[in-house]
Amino acid sequence: MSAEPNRPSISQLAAARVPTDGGDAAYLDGLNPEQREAVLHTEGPLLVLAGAGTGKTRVLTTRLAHIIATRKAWPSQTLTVTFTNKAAREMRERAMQLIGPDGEGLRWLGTFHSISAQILRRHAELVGLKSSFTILDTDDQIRLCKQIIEAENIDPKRWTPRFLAGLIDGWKNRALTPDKVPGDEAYQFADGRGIKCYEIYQARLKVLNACDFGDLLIHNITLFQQNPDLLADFHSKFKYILVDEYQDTNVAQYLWLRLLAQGNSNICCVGDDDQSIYGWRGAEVDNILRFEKDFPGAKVIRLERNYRSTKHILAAASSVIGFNKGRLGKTLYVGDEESEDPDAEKVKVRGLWDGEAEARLISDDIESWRNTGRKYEDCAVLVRASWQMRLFEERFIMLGIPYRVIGGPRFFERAEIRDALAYLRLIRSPDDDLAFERVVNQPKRGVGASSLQKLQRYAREDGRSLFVLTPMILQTDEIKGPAKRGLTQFVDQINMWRDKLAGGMPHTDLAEIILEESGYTDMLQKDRSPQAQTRLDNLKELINALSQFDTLTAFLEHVELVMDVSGDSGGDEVQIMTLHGAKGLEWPLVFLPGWEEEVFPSRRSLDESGMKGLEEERRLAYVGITRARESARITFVANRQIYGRWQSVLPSRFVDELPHEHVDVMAETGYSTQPGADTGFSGSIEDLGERSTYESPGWRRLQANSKRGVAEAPTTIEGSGELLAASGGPSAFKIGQRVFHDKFGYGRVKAAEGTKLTVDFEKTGQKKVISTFLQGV
DNA sequence: GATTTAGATATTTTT
DNA sequence: TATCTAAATC
Repeated sequence: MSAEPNRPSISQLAAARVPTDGGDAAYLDGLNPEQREAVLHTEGPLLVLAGAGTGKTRVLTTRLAHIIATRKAWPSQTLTVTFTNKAAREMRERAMQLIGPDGEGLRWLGTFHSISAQILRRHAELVGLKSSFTILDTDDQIRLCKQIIEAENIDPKRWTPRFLAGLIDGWKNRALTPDKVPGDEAYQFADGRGIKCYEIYQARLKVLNACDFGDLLIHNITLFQQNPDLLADFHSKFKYILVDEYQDTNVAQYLWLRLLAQGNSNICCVGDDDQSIYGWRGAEVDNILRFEKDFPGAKVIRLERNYRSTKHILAAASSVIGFNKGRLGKTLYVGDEESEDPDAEKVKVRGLWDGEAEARLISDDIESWRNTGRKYEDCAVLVRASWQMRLFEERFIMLGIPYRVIGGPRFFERAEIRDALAYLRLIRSPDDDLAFERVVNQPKRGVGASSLQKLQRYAREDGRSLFVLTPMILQTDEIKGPAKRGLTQFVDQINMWRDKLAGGMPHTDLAEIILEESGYTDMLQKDRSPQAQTRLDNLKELINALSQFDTLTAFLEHVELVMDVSGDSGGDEVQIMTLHGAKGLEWPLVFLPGWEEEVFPSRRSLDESGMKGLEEERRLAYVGITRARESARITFVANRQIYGRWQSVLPSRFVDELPHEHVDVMAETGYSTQPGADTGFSGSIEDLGERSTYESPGWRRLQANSKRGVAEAPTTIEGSGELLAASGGPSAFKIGQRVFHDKFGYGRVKAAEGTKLTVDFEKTGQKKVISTFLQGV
């Protein structure tokens, strides 16, 4: 959303000596006078609790712009932190629309991690790092953990590297250095060896001159705590601190902020406890719940006027979130009662037979939306887990509906991109052992696991890096044959490339040469697998991305912290993404499929985090519903294939938590078009309102008697036929039971043996069937 | 050292 | 069902 073109910018107002209050206030339409006053003029801690769609970003940018326009601080004296690079970009753009070129000076506007990295680069030596330190990503972390587990002789099956990495990450999220981890938590890993592994991990990082993401903040905290003078410098530097999405901060981020805010307490946090959906990643909703205690004298304002959605959508979202305990409590209300459409569509809830029927219904809905002159890009399908996207993609491809999947594997996390980056990293910093290990045999140079192990053993004893030691070991006869040749070539090539870079070769040219000379492109060109071409394309894209940076170092810094490549948003396409990915976005029409127990709320969440997990799932439901402006459509199914297994599933408890007056609920089996097959049913929410009423006639039939049958033989049915039941077996059907098949019509079960079910059909002469359902009647 | 095969294992995702 | 990893075989 952009600022209204006719409205003067704050800097223009300031320049014209117009009282800025009048001008600024115009940017804060949804706020009452006291709230405007608070946003613009509060000195000292301020918490803005902003419900979904109440203009949270606008509040933050307006405050920032006002501070600068009124010269309370220079742009470089403000610190503005966000969670994502996207949010940071948006914030900068919006601020610049308000204050013009002054915005260029916003040096300290960025993500927690990018700002910490800036600070750490400047003072790295104080925590024992060189300022050229590399930043490891998740993949590197896991590989490092794997090495540690192997070195410690821990069974990697029982204690996986991923688990250890997760544990360390969790500790870092809570700002726990190895000496601070509570003793009993050590037993979460390998009978008490968790802390030891953590210590080794940290020691290794120091040797590698590297940091992981968590370290960026932890090192900052140590830096501040151990160097009061330095901290004081920052206190005088940052006159105002602004924080976006405060509900997502973890303990480390909270401590970091608190240290920086100690100076003058001019900290303004914006957030919504009801939209905290990253608990599994260390976010502490408690931070926002405790704000007034943490920052004494804090002013708190609540934004509850929503300009985005219809009353039905808001009522649905409020009702569901109302089932959570321990909220700060906000009630969203419609921003503009007068322009509210009295005929606004209620939230639609539809129960369907299975995932395919769900995809069919949603695609039909999208087509009819499109036929009324609306756009594809105004619709979104928001799922709980990415595996749910597949069915929609298949259906959309079949119908030719243009769509875009948002999320999915990230560009810089793809194997080929990481390989290419590893070459570049190794050229820049020879001590980067993880990069060395990654590409020393990629493409194949005959350097296998055993040769690499020898090198690693020497490196560990010597304390120097693999790249430095390899030439020395090659002098000896320790490594022979193809491995020796391969290693020699590898080291020579890396050195040669580094010389070329030092000799002034442009880094884009160098990257192409590396891919060519290393044989990497060759390897992919020979590869006949369907992915090979995409991989080559991705590498071209990488070169393209490289060309946008002046130096290799600048590029690598960008990649390490800003792990996204600005995807062209493309044309008129339906958006498919996870609920997590949808935060901060909105569409006129939003589909929310898969509202089934165990799927959403997700079983894992409930198993692992119990009530806390359930509440977070519920917040996810709240986020999902509030993405919709005009229409929200929720669906659930009776049968779902999960990991290839058919399962019958119950509607999500969240369906029961919707407000009756604002939703319209219908459930059907998908057979209702079949003459005489009155298995479809529809009803009001009351029919589905209580758990026991899933025994409403249609539903129980689906639950108790339905099994998916796959007909394999015979291809022609003459009065009777055999069906192979794919799931549950024929035992789900009783002998003599009347059944219905959507191609063969009605019949009666004659025999059920093994996996075969014999059915007498009333009609004869049916044609070939590939796969279809058999249903009890 | 490379290739094949069997077995286990399964969210959400940003930095 | 699909994907990744480790053992088994070439």
